Amino acid sequence: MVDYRSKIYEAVKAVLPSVEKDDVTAADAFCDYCVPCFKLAKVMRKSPAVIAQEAASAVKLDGVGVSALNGYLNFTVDREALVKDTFESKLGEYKPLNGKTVCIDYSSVNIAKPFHIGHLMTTVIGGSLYKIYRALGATAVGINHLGDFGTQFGGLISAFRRWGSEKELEERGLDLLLELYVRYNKEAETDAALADEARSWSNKIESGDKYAVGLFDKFKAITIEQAKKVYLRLNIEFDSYLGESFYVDKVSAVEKKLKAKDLLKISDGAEIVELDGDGDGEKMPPALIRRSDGASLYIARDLAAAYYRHDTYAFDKCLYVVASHQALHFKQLFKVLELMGEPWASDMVHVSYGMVSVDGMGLSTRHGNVLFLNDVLSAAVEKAQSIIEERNPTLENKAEVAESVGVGAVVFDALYDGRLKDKNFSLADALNFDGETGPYVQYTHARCVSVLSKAGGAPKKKIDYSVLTDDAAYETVKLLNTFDEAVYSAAVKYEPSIISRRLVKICQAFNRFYNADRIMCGGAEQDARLALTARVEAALEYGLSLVLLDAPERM
RNA sequence: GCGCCCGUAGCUCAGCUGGAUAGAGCAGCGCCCUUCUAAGGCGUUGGUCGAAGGUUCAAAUCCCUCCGGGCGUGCCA
Repeated sequence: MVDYRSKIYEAVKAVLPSVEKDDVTAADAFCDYCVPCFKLAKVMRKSPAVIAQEAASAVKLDGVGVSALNGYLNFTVDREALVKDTFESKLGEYKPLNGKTVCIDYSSVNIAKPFHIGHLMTTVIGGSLYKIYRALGATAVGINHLGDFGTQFGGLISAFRRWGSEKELEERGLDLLLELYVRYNKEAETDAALADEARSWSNKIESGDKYAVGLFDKFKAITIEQAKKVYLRLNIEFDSYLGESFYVDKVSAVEKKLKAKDLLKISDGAEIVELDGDGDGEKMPPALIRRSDGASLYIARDLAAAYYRHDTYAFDKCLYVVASHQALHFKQLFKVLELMGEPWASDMVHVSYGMVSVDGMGLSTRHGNVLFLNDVLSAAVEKAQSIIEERNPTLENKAEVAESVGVGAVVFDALYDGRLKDKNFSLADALNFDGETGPYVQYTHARCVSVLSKAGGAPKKKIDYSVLTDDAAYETVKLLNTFDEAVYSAAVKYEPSIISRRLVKICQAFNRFYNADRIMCGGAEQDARLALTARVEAALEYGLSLVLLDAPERM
């Protein structure tokens, strides 16, 4: 791949020595790259227009046109050269992260709670980053940090003993657990004895009581089994399912280290680490390690988990894909590690995302205010099914395609916007199949496959690059040319939407090309256009996989 | 009170390491299938970039102050 920016920079520097590389900017309105000459005006004591004009005739560049306009030095890359460059490089062979290891903590299923729309973001952002990092050559470690520790589970056992049975658990599984959970919280409001009972069961789980642990493990197995079904539908993978409970007995080792560094303080009977006094100006509330009753707290277990991951995987980066409301928690977590003198503290990243609501209401399993993911997916698949029935009734694998398209619509919708903005989940938007959507990209991919199969595949021989220099084809080529950069940028910014948006742009350009230029027109033109179609098809399939979508061949 | 995030077209959002007329999609209106998948393409309507200052040759983009919304702020996770 030719690095036009460096090439242009070198050439301009020879003529205008004070130009810096950052001054060479990409600009698509008037040209491919430009250098604004306004900064130079003061130093050179000439008007920007004159500088640009003189430089335009002095700069020598192969395959790049130079011109001056309104004080800008404009560069236009030779189209045929860029087409050639694009077709001579291979897609997905860019591996800048070879040898790196990245731990990614996402989804974090809570025991006894079915998947609702609030879990979608962490699951899908993390799952996509996992694919992206792997595609760039890194070793990704997908971690599902199970929410399997807390007094709430004592309540669940208590509720199960009062209102449930083994038989019912066998039959209804997670549905029963959710029902019990909601009922427990409701009745605990008026029945104080329930809370005491719950606490005692919670203690029994911790002390290793055989019955309590056995029951809880069953709940856990049911939850994970259910979650794995969802992950399968969403193309999500994990390498580890170690949850919070795994780290409970590893907290004391962390306390030892804290004590050795003289960081552990007792305050009102609780163990804390103070975070406001190290003089670097950043004031934070203290990190609570252990409650006054001796129970470990969230951050203590996260510290233990951080050490475990570092020791086990020797990561170069450790990402936590968790909603923005936990920003302070992670700031504290990373700060404690820094105070403990761990150089890898700076490799920890909170990949935060905005809060999700439905119809302006926050989501709460406890209050039964939920929109289950399975229901949303079913609605989407059903809609895909009916569209297929209407437009392509002879399709052989209808059910399979409807699944890919329906689920794809929901996932793509979740991954299309910048992650920091709060999201008011809209069923209508998630089920939209027109415009900037997953089905649109999948449809364009299927269209490519269809054209290629009619032609018996893309030509093996060398193509005439000049065929692809008209506006419609060239725009498509340009987007393909920088696709690897977009993937890398998505990894660096932890932002899958960079890829989903790029896919839509490629589709828009290709569909314009498809309508403007006839592909099956015979001769050298047909060969070149088929080659472009094959490139688009491959890029879309690759890109779709990075944002967790299938690429059906027909739909 | 303090801290973090967000505020761009009726709706959902790109653009934010400053650059040349602020871009898409949805919704609305009007076109294009006897030629490769119309889940598509083309055209059109729609904007004091929350407000006021400041820095700069140049601000949606950087800085300050306000306003509006979300989240958090010691014994939940």
